[in-house]
Amino acid sequence: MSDDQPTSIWMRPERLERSGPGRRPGYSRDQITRTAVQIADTEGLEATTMRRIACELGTGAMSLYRYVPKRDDLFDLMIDMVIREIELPDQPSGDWRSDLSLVAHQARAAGLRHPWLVPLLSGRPTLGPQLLRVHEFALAALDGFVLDIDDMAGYVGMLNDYIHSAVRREIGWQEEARRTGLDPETWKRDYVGPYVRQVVESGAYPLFNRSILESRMSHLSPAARFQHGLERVLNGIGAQGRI
Amino acid sequence: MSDDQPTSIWMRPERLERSGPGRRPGYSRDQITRTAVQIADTEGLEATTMRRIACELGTGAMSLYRYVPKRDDLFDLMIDMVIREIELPDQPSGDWRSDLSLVAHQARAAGLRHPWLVPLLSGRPTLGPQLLRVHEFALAALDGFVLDIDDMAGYVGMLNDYIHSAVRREIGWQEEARRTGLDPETWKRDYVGPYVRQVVESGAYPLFNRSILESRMSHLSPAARFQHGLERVLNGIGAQGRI
DNA sequence: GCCATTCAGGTACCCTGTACGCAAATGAAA
DNA sequence: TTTCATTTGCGTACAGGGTACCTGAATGGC
Repeated sequence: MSDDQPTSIWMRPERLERSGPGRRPGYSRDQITRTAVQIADTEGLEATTMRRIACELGTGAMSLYRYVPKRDDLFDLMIDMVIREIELPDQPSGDWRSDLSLVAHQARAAGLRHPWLVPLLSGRPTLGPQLLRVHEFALAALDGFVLDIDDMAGYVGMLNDYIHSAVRREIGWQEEARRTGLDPETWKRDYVGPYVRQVVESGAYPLFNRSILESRMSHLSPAARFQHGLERVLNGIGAQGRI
Repeated sequence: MSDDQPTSIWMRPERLERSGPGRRPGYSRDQITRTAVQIADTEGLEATTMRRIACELGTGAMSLYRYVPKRDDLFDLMIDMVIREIELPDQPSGDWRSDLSLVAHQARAAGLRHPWLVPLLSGRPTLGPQLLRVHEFALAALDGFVLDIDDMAGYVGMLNDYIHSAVRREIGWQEEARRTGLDPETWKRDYVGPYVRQVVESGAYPLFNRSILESRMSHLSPAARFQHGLERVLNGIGAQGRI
């Protein structure tokens, strides 16, 4: 019996409540995933190696492969685990605008708590149960207001795109700073600062310059900026269609 | 003299037209980048290793480090090189809608020609000269129609987000299929197919089901789908603001 | 008690990026 | 022409990575 069929992790559930012969498992998929999330939160995704996770659990690297087929599958499990943190009511309220706002703010919070989430999520086409739950809620928020299912999916996609790129912008600098080992302030000044200054001073890109120099947005708090952009997206949804 | 100052690749130009003593360089940053792009196009980004590139050039891996400080910097150079393929007039036409459409279609074409581009681009906050050029053109397309610079940047960001996620959706399946070594059709049927079917048959996500089963969009060609979504974004820009 | 089954964990292989060092090449100076 | 500082080419080596495979221990059914 070939057990290494190449199929999604969601089709290969951990076999539980087995009562046949054999040694009892000492760990669990959930426990391994939780440990991986913890390491990724504190030390970054690139520190989340099989050896590191196993070491944290006090075991050997190869033991993990009894629970997870591949490392990439573990990433899918990690994504699913933290998306579980997005708290949504069972049914949308009927006010699509506040429902989608709730999704956006919850998703942003999760993305900021786990800086590896969005980069990982937008890099792989995963479809775990928790992502399906959030997706379904967002679709349901528009149900009744937007009639065409393709439009609904399109709007939810737009919202999703905004959340991802906004969170990435918020995280981007600090993450890159952590990767290069500098603190954010030093990184901003010594690493990218000189280049941006050179570009600005060259005067070759006047509108880019204005977006840097005259921006009022950039003086707002990150949360206020997010809200601002979110409203732009929601206005875009509300303005067209038959809402 | 410490030459390993941690600064952006764009601040560390290849020193050319040197006429001092020392051996003449046998390669060039441009040549190395071109080779890397070629490998990434045909074999994927994960095959684009320093050793592989050097082998293609008929040299040793360490020789490359005379031209490129780090591997990540080479990625930045690769991004810049293929974004150069995006052909735009010197000045926008005055019709912001067709100008932004041009940017979108050109960017999509580049993304499809180089399937590694978008995943790489949305994973790192890079700001090469070519990206600045395209960004400036998109801003200029809205100049005069949108007065507030923050709004201009916001709209351009929305467009950018759409292009990225649309291209990623187009590429996603075939890329993941290539990564797992299956052809796209097999992958769709054997890898993700069973899971989606299970989800659909469970009936747990009725609107997700509708978006799969009743979608008219999914029967369109990829190009037509892209156009459809693009118009949604442009409508969003046009509907609000004072255009 | 026997035995098929299952897990823990070590070893090993091949791959990666890249720090380091030395030999060869080169143009300027002596 | 000889010398020499300088720069490149490239082999070696190291610290890590994912994971295939194997051995020994544990476990429940017969």
